[in-house]
Formats: sequence, C-alpha cells, structure tokens
Amino acid sequence: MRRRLFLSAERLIAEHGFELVSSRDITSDASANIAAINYYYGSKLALLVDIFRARAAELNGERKALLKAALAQQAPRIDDILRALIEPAILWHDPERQTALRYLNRARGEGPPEMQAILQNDVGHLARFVDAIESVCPALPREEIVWKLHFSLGVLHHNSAADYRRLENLSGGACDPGDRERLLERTLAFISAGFLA
Amino acid sequence: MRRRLFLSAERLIAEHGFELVSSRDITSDASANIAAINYYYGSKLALLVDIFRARAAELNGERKALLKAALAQQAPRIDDILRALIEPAILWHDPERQTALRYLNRARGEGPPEMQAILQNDVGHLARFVDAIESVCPALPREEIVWKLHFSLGVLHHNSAADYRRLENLSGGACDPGDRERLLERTLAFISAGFLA
DNA sequence: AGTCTTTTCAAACGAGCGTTTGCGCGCGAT
DNA sequence: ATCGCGCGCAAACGCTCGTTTGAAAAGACT
Repeated sequence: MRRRLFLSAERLIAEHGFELVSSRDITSDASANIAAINYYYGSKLALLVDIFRARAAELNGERKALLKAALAQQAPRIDDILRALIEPAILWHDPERQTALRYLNRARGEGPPEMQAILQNDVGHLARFVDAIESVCPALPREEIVWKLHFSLGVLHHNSAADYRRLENLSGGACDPGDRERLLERTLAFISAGFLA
Repeated sequence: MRRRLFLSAERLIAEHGFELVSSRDITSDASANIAAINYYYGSKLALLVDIFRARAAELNGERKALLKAALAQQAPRIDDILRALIEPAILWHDPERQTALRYLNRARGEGPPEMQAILQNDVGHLARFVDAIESVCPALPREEIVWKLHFSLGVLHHNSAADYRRLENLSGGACDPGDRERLLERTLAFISAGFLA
C-alpha cells in the first residue's frame, strides 16, 4: 500500500501538476482510504518529499557513475563530462522513469517550498561537475564554469510538456521532442559550444 | 482602485508565488475590501490574466522594436537579433519592471492553466525571431533555428530567485547575478556560440 | 481459540479559499 | 432637497482542502 500511494502520487502529479492533485485524488487512484496517506507517511507533504528524494537520488546516482566513467578515460573531453550530466535526464524512457523525470521537472518549478529549499542547498553533485570541468579545462576560471553550468541546466530543464507544445506550435510540427537520442545530441552540441566559446 | 489592485497583486505574486497569494492578501495589501477584486475584474483569475497580458505585451513590444532596429542595419549579425530577444528580459531594472519580470517568470512555471495556454499558443512574436534569424543565416535549416531558439529561451528563463540562490551556493558567492550588464553579455555569448556551432 | 498489533474504513473537523449578497455611504445632476 | 448611481463594506455562502477520530476488520503469534 505504501508503494501504491507512492506511485499513484508520482504519476498523477507528473501528469497534472502539484497544485491540481489532492489527497483524495491520490488515495482513490491507489484504491486506498483517504486516511492512508497520513497513516503511512504522516502527511501529504512528507509523501511528496519522499518521492522527490528517492527519484533525485536515483538520477544523481546515475550521473555520478557516468561522470566517474568519463573521468576514467585517459583524455576526457568536456563533451563527455556534460554528457554525463544530461544523458540520464534525457534518455530515461521506460514509463516509470519518464514519469519520475516529469515529477522532478515539476518539483523544480511548482514544488512546495521545502523541495525548492533542497534544490537550492543540495549542490554537492553539481560541485563534482564543476571540479571535473575545471580539471579538463584548467584555463577556464571557476566563476566562468559555474555560470556556464547554470546556463546549461537552464537548457536541460526547459523540457516540460508545455515547452514542447510551444516548440511544436512554433515549428509547425517539424521539431520532434520524442526522438530522445537526437534531442540529446542537439542539447549536447548547444551547451558544448557555449563552454568552448 | 483598479490600478492599486493590479500593482498589489503583481508585487505580491512576484514575491511569493501564485499559490501563496490569496484574494485577501491582495485586497488587504491594496487597502481594499475583499469584494473589490470581483467588483473591478469579475474574478481573481481575470485580474491575474490581465496583469499577464499587459506585461507580456509590454515586453514583446520592446523586443519587436529592438528587432526592427537590428534588422535595419545594413549587415545585421545574429548577435544583434538574439540581443533584441533577451535584452529587455534581462535589463529591465527599475523596480516596477523588475517586479513585472518576476511575475512573468513565475507565470511561465506556476501560472494557472489559462496563462500556460496563452504561452503555448501565442508564438507570433517568436516566429518573427525565427524569420529574422533565417534571413541572416540562410544556411541554417528552419528546424535547427527553432530548436536553438528553444534552447536559448531555456537559458533566458532560468532566472528565478531560486535558481540564483543555487548559483550562489555553488560558486561560494563568486557569481553575482545582480550585475545585469555582465549577465546580458554572458548569456548572449553562451547562446550565440550555440547558434554558430 | 484467544490476544495483541497492524491496517482499513466512514465520517467528521476546522480552516482557508474565491465569490456573492445586500445594505449604506457619498457625490454629482436635476 | 432629492434622486440615481458608482462604490465600499461586513458578513456569510458553498466548497475543497489536509488531517483526525474511533471503531471495525485482518493478520500474527502463543
């Protein structure tokens, strides 16, 4: 039942957003009683933060592993490092992980203040990427690296369903965000160019 | 009174977000009665959409004028076009316009569905930029231009107070988002490089 | 079988929300 | 002086929200 609440909450919020999903929506989707959320998680907020922590840890774990592999090469290039940052966030495409990604994306923008505080303060995993880029491009001042990483995350996070619908309206359907492999290459090309400028 | 409600709603929402500001917050900030919003605007939503439309029109009007000026040069470069896109959104720094910017930024992420629908469908002003870039770089396929414009808007919109606090946490205070002129140049350099890659 | 713990359930609680009501004030025009 | 009207106001309405309650049901263990 705990797990069912977790998955229902995650899926409903990924689809409709944090503001539009009530405790009653979640418990009825999970075929549970209204009181179940408070019984298992203490509060609705605690459930949502639990989901957020679990999925963020999963994502950052993959990033960390890819970064380690990239740095283990004998001559790592900045593309490899940036790829380790963005690949999991673009290529997760089995249904459960895609849902998890949409949940995390929403949490960034519309999540409760407690989540936003975590996002602001937990920068350890990003600091690893700053260090990695510094080791590969010693000429780049650290301040410059942080700024460009900030811009790159802007590109990466600009990936909500609403953003895509605008993209398709603008291109008359020529741009297909469903082709994740090409999206990854396009994104990587764009931000790599920004770093090498 | 209409104007007072407009400005109070805009300022409070820019500061605290759409979800945390109630009709009672707005009317009490404007020294008005709780019924004033419905009397002057019909509903709270109508007021918020009114604010959104007014400020978006103001912003896009400035962009349009700058774009026209850029294209009037005898040999316009892509930097000039991109600058017309991002300069108003970065350099507005008198207090009222800064508030307006924060309101618009929030509307993009946490605004009510009606606003998000406008953002998705009103792409005319962006189409002008696609055309302009096409006229300057005829070699770039239109699909490519739209993708890169999409990425550029990602960089531009990654500008909330929360994003900046993370940036400062990550850089140990070395990055100063308050220096708007430098931020403009940094941003322009990053996205221009992406277009020329 | 009996006891104790864990889980499920219907019902209600209190608070906050956006909105509506209906009365009365003040002011300009007749 | 009074009528009409735009406006301001206190109060209440109906609704949804997250949470709590207390008892019934299910399960575990001796």
